[in-house]
Amino acid sequence: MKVTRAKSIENREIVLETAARLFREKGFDGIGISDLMKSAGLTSGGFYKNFESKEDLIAKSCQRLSERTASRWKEHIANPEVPNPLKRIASSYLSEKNRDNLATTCMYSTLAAEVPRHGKAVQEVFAEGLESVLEILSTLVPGSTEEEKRANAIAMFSQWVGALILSRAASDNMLSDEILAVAREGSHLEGSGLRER
Amino acid sequence: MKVTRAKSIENREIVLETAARLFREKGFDGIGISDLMKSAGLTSGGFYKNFESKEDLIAKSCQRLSERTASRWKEHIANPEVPNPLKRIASSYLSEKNRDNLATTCMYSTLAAEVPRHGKAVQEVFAEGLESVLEILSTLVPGSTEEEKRANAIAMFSQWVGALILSRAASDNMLSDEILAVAREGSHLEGSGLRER
DNA sequence: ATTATCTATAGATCTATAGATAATGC
DNA sequence: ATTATCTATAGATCTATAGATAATGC
Repeated sequence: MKVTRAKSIENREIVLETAARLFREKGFDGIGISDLMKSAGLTSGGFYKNFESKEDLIAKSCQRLSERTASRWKEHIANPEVPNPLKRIASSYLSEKNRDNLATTCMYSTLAAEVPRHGKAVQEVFAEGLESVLEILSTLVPGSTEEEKRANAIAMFSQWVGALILSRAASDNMLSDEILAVAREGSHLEGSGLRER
Repeated sequence: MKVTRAKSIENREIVLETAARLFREKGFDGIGISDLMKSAGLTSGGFYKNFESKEDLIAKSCQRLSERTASRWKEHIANPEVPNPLKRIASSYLSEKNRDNLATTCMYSTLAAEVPRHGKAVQEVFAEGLESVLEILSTLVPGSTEEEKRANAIAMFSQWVGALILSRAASDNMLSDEILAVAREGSHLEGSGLRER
């Protein structure tokens, strides 16, 4: 029953990855520890040797997601083969694929609305993650001053998150595609919906 | 134990109102039938004589919320004492009060992200409600053609919903106020963030 | 007599813990 | 000997139902 130290670390990783997927797919309340551990190929009893509580798992798996998004966006920016990183990020964010695959989507679009009902640790993960998202977007967005860029980043990301959520709430409908299309066009830099004073 | 027909109808109303508040405050999974009925001043046993299931209550209470928002906005538009209905709607939507009082806020900002995980009846309530919100906003928003107005309504409401959700996820923070302020400014018609082709 | 609401409870969850098991790693 | 994971279970939920109770309304 006991496994090697390496395997044990790997198991912990698998639990974190599984949680990150299932929470986004089913919501924090939509999946229990027992089913989650089963999905990870383990049994529920071992869970509390690795995590303090379900709340602790929520905080740690979302921390993972937050870091991964930031580093993926930074890679696009650093990659010389990506000519327009903002366009690249916007079109993948506002794609039908990102709307339809809850398990792999942005955590703000599936889970942020539940955050006010959770503990401080979870709230901090979302608050800090949001700050770093906005810092990255600020460097990509148009604007003649720093303040203008920051405001544009906030306006744009708000619209993205709202558009994804509403497009899912409108699903089965032409409206759903329409919302994504509008948000995509709004993010096309020139002549865009972004504010200029 | 039996009450008058009038009182019985009133009780049903109270349950719907209580549900509308508690679902927004705690999420669909965050409140059980038993506690909900207790909040309404009743006991849980009678619930299923009035509603088919919890899912049925979700659909019906959200239907209520949806109709109420539409009629309140329409009143502002019809009221000659409100000189700028869009500004009035935007500033109350993006107020700190609306951010902080979950129990009375817009259902799209607290509950829409959970909709894809629910049944068809609930999905339809949100889809139809969203359509009517957009129809109202389309009449208020700038734009030289119908298509442009509709696109602007979609862009604006997406930003509003996203801004509220993110401002709550960023709570305790200066960032939270900043997000609301940006969205408010973005909605001030002239020189606004709204798209013009 | 009818029926709106009550009490009580079945059966299925859920989070968390206790202690057994068996393989690792000293 | 240590310990990662397992089985089993406590105790608290949750949705939904059954049948009792007592006031309405014919």
